[in-house]
Formats: sequence, C-alpha cells, structure tokens
Amino acid sequence: MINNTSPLDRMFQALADGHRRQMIDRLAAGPLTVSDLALPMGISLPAVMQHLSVLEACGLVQSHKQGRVRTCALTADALAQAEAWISARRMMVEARLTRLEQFLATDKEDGA
Amino acid sequence: MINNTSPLDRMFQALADGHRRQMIDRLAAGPLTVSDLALPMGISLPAVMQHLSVLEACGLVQSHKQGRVRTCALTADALAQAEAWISARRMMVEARLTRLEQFLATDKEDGA
DNA sequence: TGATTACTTAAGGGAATGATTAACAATACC
DNA sequence: GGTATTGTTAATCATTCCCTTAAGTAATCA
Repeated sequence: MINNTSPLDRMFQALADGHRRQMIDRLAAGPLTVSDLALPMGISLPAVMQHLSVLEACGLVQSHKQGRVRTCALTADALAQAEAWISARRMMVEARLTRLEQFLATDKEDGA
Repeated sequence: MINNTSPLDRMFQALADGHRRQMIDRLAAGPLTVSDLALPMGISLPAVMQHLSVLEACGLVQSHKQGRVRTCALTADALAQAEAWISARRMMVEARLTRLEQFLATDKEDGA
C-alpha cells in the first residue's frame, strides 16, 4: 500500500506487539521512567526506546525529560479513539445479528 | 520477540492495515463474497485473499464456500475482545486521572 | 574533575508483511 | 464438451519490523 500510516494504522500497529502492550499495562497503573519501564522486559534499553517512540508517535504515551530522567505516562484519549473505532463496528454487527434473530423468530412463529 | 503470535497480537495486527479495516467496514454492513469484497479495493484478488486469511486467522471474519462462491461475514466476539482489552486500560487511566484531579481540587481547597 | 547513571543514536541483520504476476483448480453456463 | 467465472496456490520482491551491539551525550555524584 502507498503511505499506510494513517493514525489508526499507527495506533493498532502499536497495540500489535506484546512488549508494547506490556508497557501500556504497566503505565496504566501510573507514570514510569524509561529505566523502570525497561526493568522487567527482558530486552535491551534501545529496544524499549524504540517501542516507546512507537507509542509516542501514535499518541498513546506522552513523556517529558527532567534532568537525565524521562518519565512516561499513558494517554486516555488515544486509547479511546481506537476503542471507538472497534466499538462502532462491533455494534453494527451485533445490531444486524439481533435483527436477524428477530426475523428468524418471527418467521418461526409464522411458520408454526 | 520469540513467538509473538498471541491472539491479541494477531488481532491488533489485523486491524493495523487500512485495506483490512476497509474490508471490516464493508462487512459490518453485511456478508459479502470475495469478489464483491475485492471490487472497490484497487488491489489484486490474491492480495484480498491474503488479507482475508489474516482476518480469519484472528477470528474477526468467518467464511464458507458454496459452489465456487465464498461468502465472508464479520464476527462480533473477536471485535469485542480487542475492544475489552483497550477499554480496561483506558478506564484505569481515566480513573487515575480523575483521582488526581480530585486530589488537586482538595489540595487547592486546603491551601486556600 | 572524573566516574557513574540514564538515556540516545547509529548501524545492521533476520524475519515478517503486503503486494505482484503466473498458473492452477473447481464450478456454472451455453 | 467447451468456456467463462470465481477463487486459490506458488513464487517472488521491496519494504517494514524488532532486535542487537557499539558508541555517544548529558546530568548527577564523590
């Protein structure tokens, strides 16, 4: 695809990695420094930095540096956008299935 | 990463492509054959097949073949799982931010 | 000032992704 | 039967992804 970097592409791509979801999980409980974030992950610090930049690029995480320490925090809005996209489609499917069930139930009554 | 194919990996990876989201969008309105699905997409049929197999592998889409025509339909459950993962984290962040705001408001009162 | 800490940048490599074309079923139609 | 339709498989290719090590920068500490 040409230029496949819409905001939703970046968002879901960011969520499609276990290490990044692990980072999100830990940040959901509160802000952390890069080192603290990296500590239990079993990968190198540069790898964590790369994941972090992916998470920041799509707005899931914001960070600021004070002295030599960078603190990272999860953003609610970006998560909400991804959730909203999925939710809208899920509700469409469910509504359609519900209508189908109702139709089948009515059909059964008529047939019986 | 070693073996990075958890169900959530596959799910979000599937959602991280504009063509696949386009397919999901159209299937949300109702089932479609492979050809109908491919028609407005501007990519080759084999490419559509590959996207379809990604969507089926993570449970987002189910399909069945009758004669020479394969019909594809969106699944509500898989979407719900992805939504639930995001939702839980979003609510954690929002709850924490709300507590923080309340604390700051209380602090302001005490200080004033 | 020199060492340590905390992060950052650069370079590179192996695997996965998303696309293509060509060829191959299998079914439906005349 | 012969042919068009619908889907599938195979092979290939360029790009992207995720990781690593090595080296560099900036802030804090003794």
